[in-house]
Amino acid sequence: MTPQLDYPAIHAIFSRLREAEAEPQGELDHTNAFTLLVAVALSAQATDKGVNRATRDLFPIADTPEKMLALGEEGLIEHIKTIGLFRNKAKNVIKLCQRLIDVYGGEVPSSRAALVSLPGVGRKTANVVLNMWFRLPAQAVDTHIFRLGNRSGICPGKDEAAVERAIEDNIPAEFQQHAHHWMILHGRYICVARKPKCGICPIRDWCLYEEKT
DNA sequence: ATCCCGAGGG
DNA sequence: CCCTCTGGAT
Repeated sequence: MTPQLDYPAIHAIFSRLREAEAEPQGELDHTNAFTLLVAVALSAQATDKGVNRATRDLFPIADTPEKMLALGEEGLIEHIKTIGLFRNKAKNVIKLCQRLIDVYGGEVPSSRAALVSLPGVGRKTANVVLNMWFRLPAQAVDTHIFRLGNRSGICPGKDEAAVERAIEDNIPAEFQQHAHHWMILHGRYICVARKPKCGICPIRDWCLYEEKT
């Protein structure tokens, strides 16, 4: 497995990423905690662009659990059927809304345990909401961060849990809050899955990935 | 380990 | 055609 990069390399990498984008934002459209939670749940194995296209017409008429329930599973499917895994997602979102109302007073809970108890919400989705909305030090490991972390040596690990630990243990405190989006954006646009764009990569000097050409 | 599952890119 | 996309439940 790729070795863990040392402190100077990690510091240099995130300094460079911060230089390019001081305040990295998520790219999932949302208007409140509820629509953020739903958008993240819908984004599983789907592009944010595809999720935004579907939620553009959905969220204006269903930005609360009550309104989403009124839409119903079939009504929801009409909005999200262009997104992969839409049947499971529709079923989960409806059940999630009912549980938010029954157990959490219609509000999105701010603890990981409560979030993970919601249908269709796993550790990754919970960590995104904790990080983006509640500004807590939670590190979500998605496909991009897993790939980038292991290729580069920023946060290598055999599974998501190991990568999450590598982030917490090796990324300096000053970068922890924004590390998630810096790595997402870099993985999405530069260190892409198929053919990483090493030629224009701003952190190439410290990366351990050997381009096989 | 397997299933879910459409859109977009190469 | 094949692979990938901010995964989760069984």
